[in-house]
Amino acid sequence: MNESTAAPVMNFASLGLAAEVLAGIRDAGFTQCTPIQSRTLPIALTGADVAGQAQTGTGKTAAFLVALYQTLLTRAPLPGHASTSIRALIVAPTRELAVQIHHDAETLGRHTGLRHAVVYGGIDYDKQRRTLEAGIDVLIGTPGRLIDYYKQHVFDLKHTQTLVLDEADRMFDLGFIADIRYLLRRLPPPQRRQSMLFSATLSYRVLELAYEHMNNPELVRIEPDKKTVAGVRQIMYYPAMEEKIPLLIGLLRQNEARRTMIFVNTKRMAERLEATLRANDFHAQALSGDVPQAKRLRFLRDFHNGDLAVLIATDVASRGLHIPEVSHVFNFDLPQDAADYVHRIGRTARAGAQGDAISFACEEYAVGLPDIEQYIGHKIPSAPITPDMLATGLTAAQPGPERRRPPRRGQTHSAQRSGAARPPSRRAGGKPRRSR
DNA sequence: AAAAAAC
Repeated sequence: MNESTAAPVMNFASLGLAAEVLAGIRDAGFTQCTPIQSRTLPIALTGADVAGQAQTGTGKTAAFLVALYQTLLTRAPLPGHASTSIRALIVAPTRELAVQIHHDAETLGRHTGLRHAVVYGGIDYDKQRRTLEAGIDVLIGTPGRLIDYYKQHVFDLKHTQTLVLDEADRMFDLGFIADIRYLLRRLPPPQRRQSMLFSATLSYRVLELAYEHMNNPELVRIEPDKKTVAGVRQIMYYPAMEEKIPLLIGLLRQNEARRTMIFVNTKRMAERLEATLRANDFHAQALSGDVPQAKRLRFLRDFHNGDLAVLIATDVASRGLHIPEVSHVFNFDLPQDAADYVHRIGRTARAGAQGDAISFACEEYAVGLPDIEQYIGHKIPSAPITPDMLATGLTAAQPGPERRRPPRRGQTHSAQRSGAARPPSRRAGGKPRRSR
């Protein structure tokens, strides 16, 4: 893999782009390229493969979208192109990110005459299908729903000219890799298409995995030793378990933060924290994979519009989402994965803005802290917790109706496979057990 | 280790 080192600062007008693409760039309000755009566009516009790493909020999405539109406008569809053929495929790891990319694509591609669609699970099955059946050039989606429609021959990938994997390192994670390989195997071979990979955290391990699906890609890394942006003020507290909630609420009250994201490590914790914050008069909603899709989209839209002050989230919201004016990001639970720390705090201080990232390291997850600090290349400054910071007189969350949870997948499978002892329907005695 | 991702 070649690694690009030149660092010219480009202007969009100097890239020789088609008028239709420039018009979209103008609509989006862009004139000067960001570093990642300056370095990847000259490569990508030749049709070459590129893997791009740059800090959160520095314009990676526009980099691949501009390249993609220019390619589609200036290169003819591949021979045999049919009405069901997709010319460009963009895959993202979460539904909300797919929606956001689609939104950006509609702006940047508005004048190209190309047809866009986004497909993702949990909503609008027949509607999305009908959109695809009408004929689409640029298809954005999450793996599951894409494969679902693909298997039903709603579209084909035989003539796809451009592939983009956004948050590429995530897409090569264990949970996604099988689906990604499924899609990649159905595209033209690497030599006959353009492949682009982007993320703020591209490890060489991931690049190695990706390499077999790419054609002599150029690697572009912007300040690879500086994983986090300068505009984020990072701070670490070391609360005891029972201090976490009083500390969080104390800080929320004193911050008068208008737009705050609070990350937790589990769906259950998202739910519990939502109940606790609401019981204490915060306008908060929890976003996780357990939340119905329509609500997920509504919470995010409300948060975006400023109608929701506090968004509690699992890592479903840690990557790619661009919400202007997020003032504070809390890691109520320290993430287990160092890259996730970078992505989470990257929800604030985007596009040159400032923001605060406040993390709690307590016994449960503090073991991951050395990894995180090594990964970002510096210690995270810590501050002592003084009694006045802890909120008092808090209301306990209403327990509410016991919510029925589907059994965890792993347990189900192993139970089935081993023909396990537990009777299928009713547990032997007593009330339903709530784990932990 | 959890989370995400199809019906």
